[in-house]
Amino acid sequence: MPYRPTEKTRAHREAQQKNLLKSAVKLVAEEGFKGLKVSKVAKRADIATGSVYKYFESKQALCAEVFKVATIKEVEKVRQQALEDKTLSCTQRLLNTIEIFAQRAIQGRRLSYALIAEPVDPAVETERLIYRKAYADIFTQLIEEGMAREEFRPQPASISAAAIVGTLSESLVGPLTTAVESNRDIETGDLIAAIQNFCLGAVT
Amino acid sequence: MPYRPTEKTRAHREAQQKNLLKSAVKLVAEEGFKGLKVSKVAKRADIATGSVYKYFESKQALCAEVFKVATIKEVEKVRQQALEDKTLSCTQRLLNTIEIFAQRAIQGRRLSYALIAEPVDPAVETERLIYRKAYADIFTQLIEEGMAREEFRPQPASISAAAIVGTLSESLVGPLTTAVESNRDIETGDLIAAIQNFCLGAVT
DNA sequence: GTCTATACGTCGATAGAC
DNA sequence: GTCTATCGACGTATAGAC
Repeated sequence: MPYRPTEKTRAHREAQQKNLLKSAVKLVAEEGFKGLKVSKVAKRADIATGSVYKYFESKQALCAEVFKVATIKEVEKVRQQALEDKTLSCTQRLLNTIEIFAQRAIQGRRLSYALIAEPVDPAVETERLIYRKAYADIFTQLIEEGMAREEFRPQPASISAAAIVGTLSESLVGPLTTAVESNRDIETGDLIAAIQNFCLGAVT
Repeated sequence: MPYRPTEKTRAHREAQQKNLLKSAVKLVAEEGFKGLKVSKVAKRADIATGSVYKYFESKQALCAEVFKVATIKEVEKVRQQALEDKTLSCTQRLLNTIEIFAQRAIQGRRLSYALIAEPVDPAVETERLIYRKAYADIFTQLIEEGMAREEFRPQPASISAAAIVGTLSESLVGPLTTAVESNRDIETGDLIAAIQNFCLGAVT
């Protein structure tokens, strides 16, 4: 690679980085963060192990980036369900949001377990805090709207929002852990209904 | 000290270890896990830095142990409120449990933040999973009893229990983080009431 | 990107128990 | 006298500052 960035090298660099990230996410989706070995990622992305560090400061940074790109996608799905279609009642949107989140988590168990619960490097843990806040902000808006429409009882929206985020992750940790460990399926329907009822009762 | 463990040396060893742990917990209560330096703990416990490794395999192990002893205490408080006094209604016990948990968390902010939310070594994270399960088991019992008494609506107890654990930790993370960062107080009353209402609505 | 400061964990020496 | 717990300085890795 040349010593002055040109348009071409910049594009190449970005493509390589994206490729690397994609391989890393896939690896985490298969084996969790504990399976994310730099050499393995490099091999999949078809570059030398050492070159990984040309694109990411450290393994920590790579992990954090993997977490970010994977989580942003989930946050966006949740945002859509929660806030986009204003023709639906807030109650309905809350139920839909929970369903989408849980459904996706159960579908992509290993990745979701990695994102939500797997013990990981503090750097990733810090990102978790940030993105749980992002989820909470979405629910805060939904709850405020629900209160304005008098669908939900008066309540401190941000506290309830945080509580819902906690409810979602914690109620899925157990099932996800079991499913990942034993590679078995989850009683999806009952689980989702239980979480929906819990949250609905909590805010109304 | 003798070269074959006797009663006396055993006692000495245990006392040393306890002293070390106590110093470590105090340190974490003041500065969080990020402030837990081996040399500092050693100094407080009045032993040499190197000797710490005679009692704990590694810093990780020390951290994990600190987490355990501090958390077991909290779990026990929660267990008492939730399950001990059978003359109280389950509803009342649920409210009391939430109050105790939140009150103690807000009181000992720094320690609670460290135990609940601070980004830490994966070894400690693993312990978090274990003890959140311990909390969940307590709430599972309480909810089952509440359903039997027809105070709570029919629901999968273990899922609701996990949800309550998630609610408690997540709704306190924000306030604790703010309080720790700015060293300010928390609007205790409103916060606790909000969490209580949320959980009560969720299970009834 | 380099440089410094800091902290983990090890090791040889020492002192003191049996 | 033998053996071991403790000491504390040092090597090495790392993280944070400029």
